[in-house]
Amino acid sequence: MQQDERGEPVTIVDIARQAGVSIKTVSRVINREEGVGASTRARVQALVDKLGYRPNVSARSLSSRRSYLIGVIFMRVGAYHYVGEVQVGAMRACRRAGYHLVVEQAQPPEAVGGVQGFADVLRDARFDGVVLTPPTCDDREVLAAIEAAGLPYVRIAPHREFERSPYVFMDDRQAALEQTLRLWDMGHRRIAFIDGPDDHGSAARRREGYVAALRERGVEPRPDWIAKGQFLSLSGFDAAETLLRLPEPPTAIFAANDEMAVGVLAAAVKHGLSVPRDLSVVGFDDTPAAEAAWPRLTTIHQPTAEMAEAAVEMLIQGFGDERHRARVAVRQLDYRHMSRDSAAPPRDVSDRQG
Amino acid sequence: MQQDERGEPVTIVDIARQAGVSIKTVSRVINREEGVGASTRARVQALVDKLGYRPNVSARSLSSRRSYLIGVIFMRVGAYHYVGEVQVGAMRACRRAGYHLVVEQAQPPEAVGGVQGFADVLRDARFDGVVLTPPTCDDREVLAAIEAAGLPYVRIAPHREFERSPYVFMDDRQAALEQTLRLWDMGHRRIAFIDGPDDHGSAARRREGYVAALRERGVEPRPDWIAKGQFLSLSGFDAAETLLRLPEPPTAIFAANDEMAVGVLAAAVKHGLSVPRDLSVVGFDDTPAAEAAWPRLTTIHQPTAEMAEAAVEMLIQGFGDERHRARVAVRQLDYRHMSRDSAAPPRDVSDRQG
DNA sequence: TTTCATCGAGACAGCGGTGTCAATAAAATC
DNA sequence: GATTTTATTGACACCGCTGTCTCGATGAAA
Repeated sequence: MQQDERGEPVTIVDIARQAGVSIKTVSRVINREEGVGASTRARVQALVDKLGYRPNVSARSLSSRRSYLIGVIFMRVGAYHYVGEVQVGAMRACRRAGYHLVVEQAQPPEAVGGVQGFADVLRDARFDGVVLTPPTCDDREVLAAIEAAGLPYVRIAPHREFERSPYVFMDDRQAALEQTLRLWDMGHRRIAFIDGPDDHGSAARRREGYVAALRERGVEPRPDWIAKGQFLSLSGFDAAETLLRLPEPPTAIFAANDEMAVGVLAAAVKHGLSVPRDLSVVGFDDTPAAEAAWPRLTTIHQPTAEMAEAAVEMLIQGFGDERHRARVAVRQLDYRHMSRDSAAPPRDVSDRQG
Repeated sequence: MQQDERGEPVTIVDIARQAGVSIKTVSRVINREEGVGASTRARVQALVDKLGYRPNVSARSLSSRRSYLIGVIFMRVGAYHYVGEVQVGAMRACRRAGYHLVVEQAQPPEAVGGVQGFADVLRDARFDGVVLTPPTCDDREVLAAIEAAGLPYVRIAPHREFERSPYVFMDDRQAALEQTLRLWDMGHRRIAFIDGPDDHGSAARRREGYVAALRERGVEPRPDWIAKGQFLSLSGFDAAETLLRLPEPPTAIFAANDEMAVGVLAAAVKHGLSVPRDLSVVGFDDTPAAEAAWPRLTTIHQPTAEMAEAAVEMLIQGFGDERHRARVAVRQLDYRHMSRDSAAPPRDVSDRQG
């Protein structure tokens, strides 16, 4: 299909010759440019379809200076689920527009080049744009390298310098606020929070939501009910241990991500607590771990793939480009509360009710 | 650095002019071809370094017909950790050789084109080669599409048709055999196995290892001690439930992957069994979940990143290409037993010992 | 009827490299 | 010293497409 009788791939010249037009006209047709008569266009298009012609990307990028490549940059690939979702979404948008998705790691530990090596990679690859995810999207060196390379970029859920580039986000604070309120309204009064690492802006915003919710109910959040975590299961376990050993232990624990919530579940097991009867646990993100945990985790669904998809769309539509930066483009997506099995009214309340 | 005084990127012409040589000579130097005098080479190289010249990938691929792009193909991105590790390894090899890694999804559900659409994508992208992981690497349609596009490819842990392409693998069967033997030698005599899905060859090979180990100890494996699983946590949970309800329940459960092993852990909790005191649980793969589980999972480390790295290396070195296919290239990597906290001698034995 | 836009389409020069082959100089051989 | 090799280097034609500019034809306006 994609080859002529001599086994050579079909080129624009073949189409032009067979259609009896110039290559420029073929170029106009395949790029949906105007200035071609309807009948000519139809004839060329038919030939394109028949011969299965696909323009050569290298040739096209050489002359048009576009690579049809979008990059996703990661620092450490630790949060596999997140990274995977980002890629799925980004790929979706790429494919729709005939782009391809290249994954790149900023400063892999073994790279001698460090940031310089990364800058080289950026220039080599000739991306039409890159999408950045937390925490990379707030890394000064990475941003500097990307800007030095003159690459348009869109960030996902950035944490600061919001005017620096277009970005996509969801309202973590509001989501956390509502989640906390839900626990409160179930009857919980001793609600603890497990925080995330400092370089993740979303963790901070989720904590703000937690704090705001308590204040909204007229309670000042107690510092010893906010435990530090690292977004890792084990850190959730440790944090929960600390919380559960408190003289007045919480009846509900809100972990800033699902992974830590799973750790809390494990700690509950160790302490002989039944979830949600003795302890309510809620997470954030709605990763597969949430669905797979036992009991299934009540959490908040973060539209990760959709955010990445939106980011790539913005890139392809030309936001992310400097000429648009006067007023930075922003897109907000919605979260969803996932009520599953790990949260319920506290025992004393349910006893009273039962 | 990478731009001249007019803001234009440095090209091979700039280097040639300033070095007082022809562009071909510069080309030879940057490609490390022979046939350039030492002094000329040094002079050109110095200029390349000074001006920060990087060859234009598009131009280069247009004339050399190489894209410097390696593709990784996934069908469904479900096993995020696996996919992530593959990418990390593949990226490492790519970067060393100046290649870039493109991720592509075969037949995303929403694509109308289906396989045809995927074939188009393959031809568009002009990969120099692709690496395939399970279960995609055994998918007939995907393989056909890739071969139709004339792309070299290397498979990771393929399941059948071993002569069809070069591949990288580890000895799942032997690893599982040893793991089972370890349980046996701890004193376990009632060892159950949770199988994986049928389209995953590694699952079958792990089961074979389990069976072979028992036979090696003179025992015929009992069919009701081999439960079906789907490589998902929940399926491990369900399988464990079945196993634990058996009139003669196992004292050790060997799950064909970590995720299911975590499900087993959850089931143990539900049944009031303490791991490893009442039940030993071992997994396979050594994913982060294994380290994060409570208790930490005894498992087998699969060198996923290294396998991907090796696959890309083979691709870049020109294996995977048809002209090498007379005798297919193969590389085997080693596994590692990770003894952690979820396996111990069975209670009756330890009682006797204690 | 003449003058201009306007539209459709083609000619042609790049884009920045690589591959082929010829040319020249230096070294080796007889 | 003449001739053959061998090591360096360059000239130049592509690779397949896009961008710019030109040109002829057609229909409307003058």
